[in-house]
Amino acid sequence: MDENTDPLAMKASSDGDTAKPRKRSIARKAQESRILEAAEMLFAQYGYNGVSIEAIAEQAGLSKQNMLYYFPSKEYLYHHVLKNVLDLWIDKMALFEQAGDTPASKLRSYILGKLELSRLRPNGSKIFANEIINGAPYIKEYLQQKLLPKLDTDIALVKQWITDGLMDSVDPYHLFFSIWATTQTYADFSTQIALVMHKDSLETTDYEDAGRFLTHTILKGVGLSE
Amino acid sequence: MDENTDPLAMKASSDGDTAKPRKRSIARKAQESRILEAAEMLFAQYGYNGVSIEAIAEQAGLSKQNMLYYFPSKEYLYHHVLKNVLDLWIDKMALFEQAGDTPASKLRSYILGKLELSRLRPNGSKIFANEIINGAPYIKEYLQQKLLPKLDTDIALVKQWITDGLMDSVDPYHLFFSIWATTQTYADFSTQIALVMHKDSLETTDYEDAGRFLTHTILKGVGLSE
DNA sequence: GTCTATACCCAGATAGAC
DNA sequence: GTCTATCTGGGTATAGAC
Repeated sequence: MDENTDPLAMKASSDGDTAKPRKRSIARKAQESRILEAAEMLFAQYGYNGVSIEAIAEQAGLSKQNMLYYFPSKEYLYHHVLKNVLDLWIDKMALFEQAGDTPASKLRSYILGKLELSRLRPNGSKIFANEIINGAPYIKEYLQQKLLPKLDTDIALVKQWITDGLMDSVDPYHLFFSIWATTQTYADFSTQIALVMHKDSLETTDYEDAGRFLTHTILKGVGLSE
Repeated sequence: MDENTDPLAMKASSDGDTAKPRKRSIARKAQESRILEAAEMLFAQYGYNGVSIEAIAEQAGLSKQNMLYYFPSKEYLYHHVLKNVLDLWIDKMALFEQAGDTPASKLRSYILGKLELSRLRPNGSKIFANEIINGAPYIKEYLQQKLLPKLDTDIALVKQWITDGLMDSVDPYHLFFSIWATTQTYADFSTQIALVMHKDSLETTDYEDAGRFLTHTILKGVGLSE
């Protein structure tokens, strides 16, 4: 990824000036990873303003002053977390690149892939959701530059399928909005879903049920059932 | 609603001790409404920790000290806002009470009703979403007591439809999760949706398109197309 | 009910010794 | 790189005059 045109660009945390990776940079990487992991979890659960850097530092196992040595400000840290999440997200958002040669199998892979991402990275999903709900202050440009081009391709693909009579004539935009919403809800709204299902938390089988429901309903709903 | 068993109960803001409503209580009600409206907007956009009571007061057109006269603490104010939102939400969540005598028309009304709520009260939707994402600290009990009973009835209804062979054998829980997610996304994720559609904000026609897409896809997807 | 003033606290960030 | 100490600003809330 080209750092120069990256709207979320920040000073590289790794060896920008100190040319060669040394022994110590390995320890540094490990510390940074632990901090980033702790930060992702806490930002997801409480939002940017709901966590103190002290809480993050404690979760990562160091003092807040020491953490500020690695990430000189809270915003800087948040940007790192956000960038990791976004790169992962945008990658999974390309329908065109999904496996399968028929429209049905491509769409099925897309839905299950997005659902799997929700299962594996619920905290990332929540951070993304928080960001969008708050008007996407940090990531608007990022989405514009990275998401829209991929999505345009995908929209065109779906339109082609419709033109070719392979599926119902539905609005392709709203199809994507629905897939995003239904898959991400299992991460973002897991509290409510678990509550409704009388569980403490969602299990793998719940995601399997969700996958079955979503692929059946959406594919059939747009006239793509095999 | 019985205040005594209400998990979000709070001291009544109106005449608890001063017995009779007087002239001044009218002015008070007006002030309170303006404060609540301002608070709902700002809490929705920035989250509980992202707004200061000063910002809310300014938006409502009074000093923060004066606002604290009406709502003696930030949390107290938030509870009021949240309670208004929740009552509205739970009401619209009952499928059983929807118009229509066929499963298809009942479900259609339900989807369009939820979508309409997103259009008319996007801020309420965002506050609700924020609350759930953060683990629903304030509203878990509320959902348990108010939402679950209604939902149980609705789940039973859908199961009956399936037993009667009126629709596909899909998991009723996930059907509701999908409807909630797809309708609320137009409020919660409006920033992203508008961005993708190259607009500044969503218009009525976008909601009509969404309604067409959702009713077509979901009804057909569960085997309920007329 | 509305104002001025202020107490109080917490969080982000910096300075400097080691 | 890690520590102790400290500065600073902003935010909630209260006191008390009018």
